[in-house]
Amino acid sequence: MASSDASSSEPAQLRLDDFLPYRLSFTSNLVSDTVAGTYIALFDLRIPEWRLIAVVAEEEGGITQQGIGARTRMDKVTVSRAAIALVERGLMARMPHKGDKRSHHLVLTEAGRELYAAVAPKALELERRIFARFDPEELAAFTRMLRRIDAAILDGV
Amino acid sequence: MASSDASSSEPAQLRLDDFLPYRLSFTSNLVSDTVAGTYIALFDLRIPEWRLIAVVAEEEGGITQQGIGARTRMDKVTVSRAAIALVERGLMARMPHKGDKRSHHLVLTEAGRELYAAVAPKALELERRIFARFDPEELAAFTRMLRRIDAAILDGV
DNA sequence: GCATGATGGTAGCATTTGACACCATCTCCG
DNA sequence: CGGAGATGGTGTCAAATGCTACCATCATGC
Repeated sequence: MASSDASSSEPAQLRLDDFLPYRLSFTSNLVSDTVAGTYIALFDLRIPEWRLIAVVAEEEGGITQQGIGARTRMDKVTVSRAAIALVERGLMARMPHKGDKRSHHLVLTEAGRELYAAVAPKALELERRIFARFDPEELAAFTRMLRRIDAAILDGV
Repeated sequence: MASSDASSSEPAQLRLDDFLPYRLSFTSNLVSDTVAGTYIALFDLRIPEWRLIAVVAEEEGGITQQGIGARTRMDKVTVSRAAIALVERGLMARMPHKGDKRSHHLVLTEAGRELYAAVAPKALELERRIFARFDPEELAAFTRMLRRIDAAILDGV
């Protein structure tokens, strides 16, 4: 029962190295550091800012800060700060939100679109470089798994 | 060439939602938040402290702070702070490192071992709860993939 | 229309995290 | 031996992140 049988399917003993929350955080940090060190720094964007740019670029009709928060699960404060910074830099603009004066539609300015056009390919290229050694099948399965884990947690564990 | 052919194997267009560094960070944060909210808080441990406890518990002969940093890739400052906190709480002790007076072997005190014995099962149980809906095969593949990504990056991308 | 509570967004504060400089000790080499 | 540089660890400061309180506007009920 309390044997150290190595063939049992579940580890009865905690080993940090095999502890999934730890592994996940470990790898995520490794990847994030790699990403943060490259194109982000190059364009003087912090991660939240980069995410805003990407999300706003994808949403043709404009999107509110709350919408961004919902999509990315970033704190609304984080979103707010990133939005302010981007507007100040002239990369993003706030269009009046008809019907609600508290809110705005965020859209990229011309400069913002240019930046996005410059950064996006670099992001993709970096992604390809990091994951070059894996085949598409594996990566697809991996991504699917990530999404399922999200779902599991959001369902309420 | 620059067509928008949807059947190509690689996405030529960036979509944040499919961008792996983003997905990874997203899921990792979700899991971390879940973890941080439970047994960690219960025992008044922060994540780095919890990791130190686990690592030291696993290394029977004691381990130095630098060793911990190497294993977990935590910053040496983070390790230092966690170590100080744990020693102050009487959970960990520093044994002289024969041959190098700058360093110490970290070992758990009796209280530390007791805490570990109390926390570890809860950690495993939480892990099981989060990942209950997946079968062992999938999880093993997933973990393997995480390790291979680590290797890819540490190899120098 | 006008209190009352909810919501989008911001400001200020506390906490966490890492970068950098520093001290003590160790190692190496003349 | 005894400098010169490397390494283990800590103190200090700046940047990042999140919480709470708050302001403006909205929606609802009287």
